[in-house]
Formats: sequence, structure tokens, C-alpha cells
Amino acid sequence: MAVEVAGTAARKATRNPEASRARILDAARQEFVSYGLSGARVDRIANLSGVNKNLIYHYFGSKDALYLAVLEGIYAGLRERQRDEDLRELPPVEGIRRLVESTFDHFVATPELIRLMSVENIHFGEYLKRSRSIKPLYSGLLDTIEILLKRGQSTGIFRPDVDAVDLYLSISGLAYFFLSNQHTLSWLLDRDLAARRRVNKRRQHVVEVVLGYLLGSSLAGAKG
Amino acid sequence: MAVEVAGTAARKATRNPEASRARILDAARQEFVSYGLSGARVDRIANLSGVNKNLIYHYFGSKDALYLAVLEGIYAGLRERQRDEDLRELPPVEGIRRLVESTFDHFVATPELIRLMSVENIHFGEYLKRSRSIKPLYSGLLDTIEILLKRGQSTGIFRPDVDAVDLYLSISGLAYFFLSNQHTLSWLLDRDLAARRRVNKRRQHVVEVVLGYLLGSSLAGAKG
Amino acid sequence: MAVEVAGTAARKATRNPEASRARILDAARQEFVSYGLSGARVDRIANLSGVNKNLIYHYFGSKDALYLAVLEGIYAGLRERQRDEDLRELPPVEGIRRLVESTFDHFVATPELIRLMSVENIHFGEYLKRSRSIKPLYSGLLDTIEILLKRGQSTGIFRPDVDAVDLYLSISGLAYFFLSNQHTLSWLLDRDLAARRRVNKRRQHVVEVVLGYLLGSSLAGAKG
Amino acid sequence: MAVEVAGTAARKATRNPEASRARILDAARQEFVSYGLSGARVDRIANLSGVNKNLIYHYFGSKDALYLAVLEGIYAGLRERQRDEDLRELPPVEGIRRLVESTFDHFVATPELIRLMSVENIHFGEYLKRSRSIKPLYSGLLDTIEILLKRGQSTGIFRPDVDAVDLYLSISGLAYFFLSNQHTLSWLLDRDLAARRRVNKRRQHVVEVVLGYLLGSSLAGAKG
DNA sequence: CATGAATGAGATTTCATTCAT
DNA sequence: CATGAATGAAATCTCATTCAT
Repeated sequence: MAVEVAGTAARKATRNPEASRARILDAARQEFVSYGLSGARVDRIANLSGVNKNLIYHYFGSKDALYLAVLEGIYAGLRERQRDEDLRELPPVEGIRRLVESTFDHFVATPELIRLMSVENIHFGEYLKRSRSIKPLYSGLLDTIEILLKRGQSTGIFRPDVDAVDLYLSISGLAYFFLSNQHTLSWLLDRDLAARRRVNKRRQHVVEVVLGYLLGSSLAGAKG
Repeated sequence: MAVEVAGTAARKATRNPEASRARILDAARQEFVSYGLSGARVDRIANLSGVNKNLIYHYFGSKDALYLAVLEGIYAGLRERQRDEDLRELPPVEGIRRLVESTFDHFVATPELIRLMSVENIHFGEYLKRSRSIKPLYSGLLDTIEILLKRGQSTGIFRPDVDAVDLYLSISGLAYFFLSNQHTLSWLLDRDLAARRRVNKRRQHVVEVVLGYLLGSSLAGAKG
Repeated sequence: MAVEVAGTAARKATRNPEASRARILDAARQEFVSYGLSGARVDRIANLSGVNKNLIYHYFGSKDALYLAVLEGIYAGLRERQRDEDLRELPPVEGIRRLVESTFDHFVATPELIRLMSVENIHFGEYLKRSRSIKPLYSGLLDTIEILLKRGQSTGIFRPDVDAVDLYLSISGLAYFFLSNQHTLSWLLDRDLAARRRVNKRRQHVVEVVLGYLLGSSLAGAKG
Repeated sequence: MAVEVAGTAARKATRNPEASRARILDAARQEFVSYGLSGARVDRIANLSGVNKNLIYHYFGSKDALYLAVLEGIYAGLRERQRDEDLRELPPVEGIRRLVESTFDHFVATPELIRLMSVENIHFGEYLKRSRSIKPLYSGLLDTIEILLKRGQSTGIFRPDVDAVDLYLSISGLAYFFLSNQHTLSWLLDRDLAARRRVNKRRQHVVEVVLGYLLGSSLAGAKG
């Protein structure tokens, strides 16, 4: 009888275990994203998902385990979209540009990701480390970067001595900080960092910084 | 003649309000940094600081107000050390380099700052916005960057069309992400990002990225 | 097959929400009546009602809200028993006599009412004013008095110029003070005002005062 | 140096034990009157009186003892003003009228008295009973009433069989209820009972009720 | 006489979790 | 599979009172 209605309001029982499970996960993601791990409330998750609180424990065992399930789902989405393997064949500059842009875009499109990454680091990454599913997602990422770097360096367009890890951290960090700390920064700098124009501008800037660094002569490293 | 003993164990009452207040703030900083706002426990702060729990409420009024006091203290420290005004007189490249380095160094030296910034953004910056003391600290920062940029651009060493806000976000972000997300990144990338060598290398990299971007021709922005 | 045992000792959980709610309300009434609002203790209410303390918050939200619920229950009982509408048809003297007696009797039968009225006035009636349910109970009362007064005055038995509000206040006040201040008055006047004989005597006295006033010539108002 | 300033704001230390003691009592009266015994806060009394909290304990020993001191002060004032002995010589009607009026007037002039009487009865009169000073104040009251009654009855103007205790309770109760329950009654009856006109009207009404009863034929007691 | 600092016990309220059906 | 009722432990906060000077 129950009609599935999209939205966030509470709904009636479905007698459909898959749907219940999914709705719990959905609500939990919202809750953990909004309030962090300690700040999240199981009661609110139950209300939001429209299921009985006990079902949450039935399916997930504990608040912590539920958080971990949410975390895994979010990270899976991140790496799925980055799909870096496709980039390996591209011309190096184009490949890097695409990697920078897709990283930036995914961060922008999934603010939940940013917040959960912050939350997880507040908790010293201990839940991430418990996960079996997340780490494998990262296996190919550095390889992709390394391949693009090597190809770019072999033709002399990219500066030598660029570390793939550092480059990855820079690509992510240039987008991440801007987004993760948007609330404090907007206030402190008197700019609305969430404004569409600002975001677009930032995207271009990040690309320029990464490519400017890679393409620039290494003189920059010399004493100013 | 109670001897002041350094460390974290509880101590006896001091009958010295300044000292009590300071010890509470100290313990609170540790607690909020370790567990976030929701995860922090007033009991632990009382134990850690060696004062009666009530004294915390006597001096600070509430857990939230105590958090705000900690936040203000931390931010004051950040901007105090950045002391950007001194940099305005330097040659532009040198000025930027110093700004990058001091930002990086302060972040590294004050891991508490990074964590509290994360915590605060998880809470949408609402406590920061309540503070009267923090925002003024940021008033001169963008001016400094703008001055250095202008001077560098007027002699043609810096690329044109660089936005001071974007530059500041990049300088900070390149250091911040690496530090704030150290726990998850170390695990996912199979590198110990906290290792001294890694940190030093990162410092140099960040300088190179920023200067590489500023000094590089703007061709980088062109299609790959 | 848990057997319901009457009394005030704690009982096991009933898994019957109506019963739990009722037991909480019951215990709360006793507690607020005995100690006032500030003096009441949620812990005692929990013990007395035999439920977990949290259940009180689950059902009522806060100590204050629980107090309001108790207050509403008590007032509802008062006006229900007064059932003044029935009196409108009676001969005026008989109607007033019955009103006086039923008011007196209900006050005597429900000492909790008197105490809660005192408690509420100590708190400036602020909870009463928050209630949506109480005020409507009083809508017909003054009408009833007015009707009886008019009819008695038209035949000349009741003195003219009697204000219904004043009459109601006198009817209530003559009974109320005797009961509400019983403890101090018994001590100060060296009489046991709670004694059955005294109460019966007082009941008769109150009727006589009210009717004596209404039936007497208005000469009494003249300078002695 | 310290200048004595009238008012309720906190003042500096006076090094004047009598003044300090008086100021504490003053503030305590306000506090107990406003919030009752359980609701009163020692901290507020200290602030209000402008003395160190410890001094309160120095002079009065405990919150309870301070409350008792306030209570005694208030009751002393009541009986002092009633000065019923003066009334014994008056013509009976005049004597009763004066007693009614002075009781009413003192209640109106000293709202604190009404509230403390309520507070004390909420606490079952247990503090009053501990007082040595209060009870003696009431010794002559019933005698006065009895004398006036006897004289009025001997000349036939007053009805026979009037109990002095009942009469006293009626005189007080007719004024007390109107004042003590002003907050709830004003709300429930949709009348501002605190309005000057209302109070004046009530005063006259109370006199009329008492004298109407005393002067009326005892037929009123007969079945209506 | 007087004070500012500090305390301990206990108050209200919260919250993850389990019970009984 | 699913639920509404209930719980225990612990959280934040309050308040009368005492300490040390």
C-alpha cells in the first residue's frame, strides 16, 4: 500500500528491507554530514528515515558502524567519479587539467564528501582505517599521476623532480581548503565563497596554479 | 609552597584566579582539539586542569562559551605569528616566499589550530561569527598580499590578473589539506605524512607551487 | 502476569504507555503539591511512579511542562465538579447556597488544588497563562452567578448592586484562606483547623456569611 | 568614604555591621518574596544586597535561617500595624469596620506579606513554628474580636453565635484570596484585579460582606 | 569584619541502546 | 521483518556552602 515518496520527510514502513536499509543510510549520511560523528543523533536518523530506531541497530549494529557504512559509501563515490585510469592516455597537460577539474568538480558536487573527510580526520581517521573497502579505491591514483608526470617530463614540458604524492596533495588541497573552510573564510575575508562566480573563478585559478607550477621553469625554486 | 609541576595531571587549588582560568583554557584547548566540540567532555577538562568542574562554569558560563574562548585564543595566535605587515617592504618574491613559509610553519607548529579550524567549519563557523575579537585580526592580510602582488606585477615578474583572495586560499590550502587530512591521507596513500622529511619536502613544494604559478607565464592557462 | 498493586511504591515497567503516563502524572501531582515547583525533584517523581527518569522527559519534555500538565489536570477537575450550569435553574438562594457548598466541598476534597493554586501564584500565574485548556473552563462561571443574582434581585430578596466577580471572589476566598493557610493559622490561633468539626462549622459559617450579605439590607454599608 | 545610596543596586562594603545585616535582610525579603524559599538564590541575595556571600552565612548561618529571619520581620510588621487593642474601645460596628479595613489595607500595602504567607504554607508552616517571636504577636487578636462581638451582641445589633475565629478567618480570607491569587484570577476572570478601582471596590465589598453578615438577621442560615 | 576563590553534592537533561512483543 | 516502550549511564549545569587570607 505504501507509496514511495521522494524527499526527506518520514515515511511509513515498507516491509522492504533493501529500501529501509537505503533510507537509513541516506538519513545517516545527512545527519553525520550535518553534525559530525559525536554530534549526530540516532533519534534524528530514525525520524529522518522514517524507520524504527531499532531497525537501525538491526541492520547496522551501532551508531559507529553506521557511520562507517556512510563513510564507505561516500569514498566509493569519490573514486568512482575520478576515474583516473581514463586519463592516462591523454596528452599530459590535458590529463592533468582533467584530473584537476574532475577533482574540483566532484568536491563541489559532493559537499558531503568534504565534510565527512573533515569529520573523519577529527577522529584521527580511525574509522577509515577499519574499512576494508576504501583503501583499494586509491590504488591506481598515484600511478595515473606518475604516468602523466613521466610523459610530460620526458618531452620537457613538465618540470623535473615533481613528486606524485605532493602533486596529488596540491591538486586536492587547492580545492579542498576553499570548500571545507568556506564558512570561516567567507566570514573572515568578507567574501561569499559559495557564490557561483567565485567557485568558477576558483576552478580556473586552481588549474592555473597546478599547470603554472608544472609548466614553469624550476627557477622559481631559486632564492627570490 | 606548592611547586608548579608541568604536565597534565590534576593539581591542587591555587587560589590564583588567573592561573585557574589559564589552566582551564589550556585543558579545554586540548580537549576540544582532541575530540571536537560535541565530543569534548567538561568532566575531562575539569580533571585535566585540576579544578572543580563548577569553576569552569563560574569563569566561562557554558561549554559553548568555553569553546569560543579557546577558539579566540587559537586564532589570535595564528594572526599574531603571521605578522604580515612586516612583509610589505620586502622584494615581492621574497615577501611571498616568507608569507608561504610562515603560514606553513605556523600550521605545522600549531596542529591545534588546524583541528579547531576543521571543528569550527563542521559547525558552520557559527562560533567564529559570534566572536568579536577574531575578525579584526584579518583586516590587513589581504592588503599585504595585494601590495606584494602589485609591486611584483609592476616590474613584470609576477603574472597579471592574480586575485589576492585566491592566492591567499592557495597558500593556505596547500599547507592545510596536507596537515588537516594527514590521518586519512597517510593511510590511503601509504605514506607517513607526519614524517619530518615529508613535511620539509612539502614545505619546499608549496613554495615552488606558489612561486611557480606567480612567476610562470600565463600560457599555462591556455588549452593544453 | 504482573499484578497491579495499589500504593506509592515503585513498580515494574508496564509496557503500557497510557498507564505509564498516568503514573507519572500522578506522582508528579503529589510531588509538586508537596514541594512546589522549585522544590519538586524529578528523581523523586521517577521513583514514586516507578518509571525510568528518562521516560518522564520522553512523555512530557521537561520538568516545567510536566508541571503544566499537572496544573491543567487539577484545574479541569475543579471546574468539572463545580458544574455551575446546573444551578441556574434553582431558586436563587438555593442556587447560591449550592455554589458556596460545592466550592467549599471541592476545596476540602482536593487539598492538592489549593496548594497548586498557591504554587502557581507564587510563580505569578505564568504557567496557567501558557495553558490553552484551562481558561475556557471558566467561561460560564460568572454568567451563572450573574443569572442567580439577577433573579434574586428582581424579586427583592437579594440586595442590589452586587458584583458577580466580587461575589465569586468572596465565595472562594472564604473557603480558600482557611484551607490554604491552615498550617500557619492553626499554629497562630491555637486551633486545629484541620479537625473535622472545625471544617464542618466553617462550611456553615461561609454559607451564612455569603447569604447574610446577600439577604441583608444594604444598611450595613452605611457608616457604623 | 562610602556613601549610602538608597535603591536596590549593589553597593560597596560599608564596614558597618548593622547596615550590612539590614541590607542582607532587605535583599533576602525581595528574593524570597519573588521566588519562594526553594526558588530563592543565595547568590542573587548577595548581589542584590551588595555584600559578600560569605557575610550572609556569617550573620545568618544558612539560607533557611535567613528565610526565617525574613519571615519574622514580615509578621512583626503585620501585627504591629493591626494594633487591634486600640479598637476595643470603639463602638462595635465601627471597631469591626476598622479591623476589616486595616487588615485589607495592610495586605494591600504589603504584598510581600501575602506572598510570604503563601510560601510559608507551601512549606507547611514549619519555619513559622520554629519562630519564637511570631506567635506572641497574635495573642490579643482573638480577644479584641471577641470583645467587639460581645458588645455588639449584648445590644442586639450583631447576630448571636458568631465565632471569633471564624470571623477573623473571614475578614482575612475575603482580602487575602483576592490578593494572593491575583495573577491566576485576573487571567481566568478577564479582569485586572490589580487595578486601583477594582481594589477600592473590593475594599468596600469586603466591609459590606462582613457587616452584612454580622448585622443581618440569622434567617439567612435557614433553608433557602 | 570582610572577601574572592573554590568546592561537592546533586539537579535537570541527553542519548545510545535494549526489551518484549 | 518490524515496532513502541523503556532503560542506564553519563552528560551539562546549578547551588548552598566552605576555605584561605
